[in-house]
Formats: sequence, structure tokens, C-alpha cells
Amino acid sequence: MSESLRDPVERLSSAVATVARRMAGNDELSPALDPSPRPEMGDYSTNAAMMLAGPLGRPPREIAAELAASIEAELGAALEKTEIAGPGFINLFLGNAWYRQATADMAGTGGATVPPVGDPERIIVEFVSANPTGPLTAASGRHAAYGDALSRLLAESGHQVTTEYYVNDGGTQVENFAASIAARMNGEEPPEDGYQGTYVNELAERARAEGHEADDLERLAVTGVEWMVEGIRGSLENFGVRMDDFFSERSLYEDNLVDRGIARLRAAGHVFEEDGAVWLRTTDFGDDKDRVLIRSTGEVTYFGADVAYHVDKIERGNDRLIDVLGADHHGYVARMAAAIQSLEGDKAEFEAQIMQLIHLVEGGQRTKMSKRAGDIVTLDELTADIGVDAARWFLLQRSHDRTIDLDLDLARSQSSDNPVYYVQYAHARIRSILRKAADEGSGGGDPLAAPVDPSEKLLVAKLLAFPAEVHEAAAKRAPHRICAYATDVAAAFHAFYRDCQVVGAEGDGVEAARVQLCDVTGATIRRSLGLLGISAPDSM
RNA sequence: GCGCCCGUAGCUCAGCUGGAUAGAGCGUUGGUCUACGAAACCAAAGGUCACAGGUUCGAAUCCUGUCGGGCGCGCCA
Repeated sequence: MSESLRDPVERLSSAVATVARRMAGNDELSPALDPSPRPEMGDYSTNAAMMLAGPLGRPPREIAAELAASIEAELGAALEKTEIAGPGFINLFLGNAWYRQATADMAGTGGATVPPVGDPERIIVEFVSANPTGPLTAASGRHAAYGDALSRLLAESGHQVTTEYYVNDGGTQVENFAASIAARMNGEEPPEDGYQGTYVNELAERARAEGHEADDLERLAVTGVEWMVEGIRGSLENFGVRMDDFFSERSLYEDNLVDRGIARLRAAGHVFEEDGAVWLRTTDFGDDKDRVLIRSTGEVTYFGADVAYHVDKIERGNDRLIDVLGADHHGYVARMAAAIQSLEGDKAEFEAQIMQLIHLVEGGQRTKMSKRAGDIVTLDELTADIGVDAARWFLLQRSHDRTIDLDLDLARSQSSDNPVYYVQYAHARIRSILRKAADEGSGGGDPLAAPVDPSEKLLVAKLLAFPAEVHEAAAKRAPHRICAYATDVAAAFHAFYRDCQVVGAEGDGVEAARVQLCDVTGATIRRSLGLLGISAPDSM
């Protein structure tokens, strides 16, 4: 890659690293280069001198003076000056031309280019996977928004990603489900551990209309699940979630994958029999007790089937299996991790992301959600209430490992206060300016030579940070960082808009330069929102 | 009892592979539309970063302990 095509920030940071490594005689050293916290501290700052202080046994500020001189020599005209501050930070002050060139570079590529990660992986992200015995809840919506945004982030940072929903279409839950439908068809209450929701009545109605018999539980189970999956698919689609596949638990048996999976565990030597059941010795890999794969009745456990499913994911060529699980499943993680570790031969990294709970607050009261009792707010209701964009933002803006309260009254009544509109508004405003510029703009001159307002510097620095933000958010599995980033970009844009006229701006190349900056800002907001699955409207 | 998550502004939460004066939104108070969108901007008020030790030139961030809250510990799924 030629110097001129590389990321402008990357050029700075490699110059700093080169100089610091030379001085330290250590090629491993990687000093930080971060945007300065305040304008008087320059544009970018490095802690390189402080990192060298220990190894070299000299005061950091003394080292900083030498480093700064070398950095100036290395960077030449791009650099206006350097200053040494605080305990030994070197602050870099960049010239106007650097900012204009950086903006022009980004304009050429629709925003800053995200370089692919050094070690791209094939990753399969499994998320939602809610039982197909009822509609998706708002809590499932959090899983859906998170898993979807995480997948987009991982893909953006250079990984090869597929997404999957595991459909638990076997087992006792489904039997209860079928029994509940049957009871409703007979005009009776569902059984004790059955499903109470009104949607069961609707299913019963539909079953009757399509000629199902209440006593054919087998068939009711299959069709009932089919209908639910149909509905779930629709809800996810409506919510903007890209699911590459819905993987049926039953198909594991039909395709003989359960036997194969358990055979692989057996081959690895950690399977044993006791009390008539088949066990996996997960305690060999850090679990606190061993786990049953096949019950003494001969039935395969949920865990046994799920292990087979995960083995299949590995055999499909994935390097990393990410499961997005609810907090109530975190006890499950150790045994699955153990199962994957116990395998020999073809292996993959298993990683669980635990979602904490979401409490819906209505009328100041937390609503306790239970699917069986039918006491739920569905994802469809939530999106109908506050819209897909607002719902996704609400569900994504907080770290996934934290419990959140979602105040429905607030979301409904004050939805215009939702920060998502702040970001979307900035985008719409930019598009409006660009439309006007296309109509009236006459900006001549060389944009690269135009002066740069302080508010422009802050905005350009934010836009340049996009690749680093994407990589960090992906690496930390933290899409909520993109919400914060998008908000920052919007704020920086609004400040720029306050201080700088765009269309009709005076000065050689100034209008052209600012139009370009608007263009790059719009593209960056669009891409950020895109990662979150949120629309970027041209007007609102 | 053991394990996982969490405790930061009045409220909801960012910041956590250590870095300069700890941030945002909402709420409160006051100010901005004769430049391109006021769904915006500016200013003010508001903090023992749960508590106590420790490591460090430097701790909201790392370690240990305590207190408080949530979740989980099935031949259920």
C-alpha cells in the first residue's frame, strides 16, 4: 500500500512508532496516538516518552524533547509544531493542509476506510434462538438487535460472518405447546405448565379452520411450530435483522448429526456411562459437574443435541462460534465450552456473549415477562409503538452485559427526545445542505489550500476515528460504542454548522472544502447507523 | 454456599487491555432563528466514580476484601 493511500492517522501513528522504536531499540513497542482531549493540547497526543521512561531510566519529559524533534523531522510539513505537556505527553499540532488532505482522502472512499483485521476469521453468530412456542418478546428484540449489529460490525472489520437461529422444535416445551393448542381447541384451559397467551387461542382457531384434530398432538406440534417460526421470521425481518439460516433441532436427528456429534465426543475419550445414562466429563475442562448427553430413557438431552449442533457448526468450517445467550443461560456456558474443548481434530473457538435482562417499565412499574403466562410485550408491539429505528437504538445504546430499564411511556410519549433522532437529524441536515450546494454552489478554488476552522478540525478528527471505532467495537463485541460514536459525530457536525457557513462561504476553496466535509460526515453517519441497522433519512 | 453480571451527576447510562481538568442524554435554570433544517446551539447548576486496602510516576479503569442489587447452579429447555 503506498504512503498516500494509507489512513492519515495511521501515517501519523506509524511515524511516532518508528521514531520511538528507534530510540528504544525495541521493535515491539507500540505507543498510543490519540486525539487530544482539548484543542490547546494540539490535535493528537502520544504517550511514547512515558513508555520509554522506564526502560531508558530517564525522565519522560527529557525523552519527550528528543522524540519530538525526531517526530518533526519524520513528518515534515504536515506538522505545524509539537509541544511537551504534563508528565511527558507529546502534543502534535497539524497544519491546515493535513486536515484538507485527510478530508479529501476520505471523500474519495465514502468515509474513512476500515482496514481488514490482521487475523480474519470465519465466525458464526447464533442469536435469539427463542423457543418457537410464542411470539418474540421485547427481550428477544434486544438479542436480535445486538446479534445483528455485532454481526455487521464483525463483517465490517473484515471477518466472514454468518448468522443463525437455532429452532428448538423438539422436546417437552413443544409438547406443552401442542397440548395448550389442543386444550384451547376443546374450549379448555391449557395444562399447568402450558402456554396461556391469547396467541394460543388464535393458533387453535386456525388449526380448527384448517381441519386439525385436537387429539393429533404430533401434527399440532409440527404445524404450530411452523406457524410460530413463520411469525418469528416476519418479526425479525420487520425489525431489519439479517438471519442467514434457521437451523432446526429436529433436523439434527433426521440428518443423523446427533449420533455423529456424540461419536466425536466419544472418540475424544471424555464420554462415560453411569446409572444407565451417557455422560460427558465436562469437569475435565472446568465445568463444576459432569453433564448428561443421553438420559437413561434413551432420549437425548437438550445439551446433547446442542453439542451436536455446535459440532456441526465447526464442521461447516467456522473458526469461531459466538452464542448470544440470555443471562438466565449463563450457567450453560461452562458445559458447552467444555464440550467444544474436549473435541479432538477439527476445532473452533467457542465464545458466549451473555445478554443481561431488560425490564420494561410501564406506569412506573416493572412488567415481569413470562411467555407461558402470556404476560409479555412482543417485539412487534414494541416496534409498532416506537418504530424500528427508535427501538433498535434504545436496545443497542447500552452495553449488552448490563440490565436495562426500557420505559415504554417515555419511549412512546417522548420519542422525539430519543438520541437516534439527534443523529438522524444531523444526517438529514447534511443532505439538505448538499442539495442546496448542488443547486446554488459555485465554490471555486483549491479546497486543499482553504483555511480550517477549529470546529472543522474536531469534526475531521472524529471522522478519521471511524476505523478505530469499528475495530474496537467489534473486538469488544460492543455495538453500543457505535451509538456513542455516531452521537459524537453528530455533535461535532452541529458545532461545525454553528460556526461555519457552507453554501456561499467566502474565500478561495472554502465552500468546496466544506461541501466535501459535509459529504464525508454524511457518509460516516450513514455507515455508522448502517452498522446498527438504523436508517439514515434524507429528510425528516 | 458457589459461579456470572452490575454499583459513576437528581434519573437513565457511556468511559474499564491505567494517562492530562471523569462525559452524554433526560430533568432544572438562563440565553440563541434577517446564513445553508431551532428535531439544533450556547451557558449555568449538579460527582467521596458503593466502601476499605494494595500495585503504579499516575487508578473510575488492575489486584484483594467488604457491603448492596440482578441472574444462575436439573437425566428442564
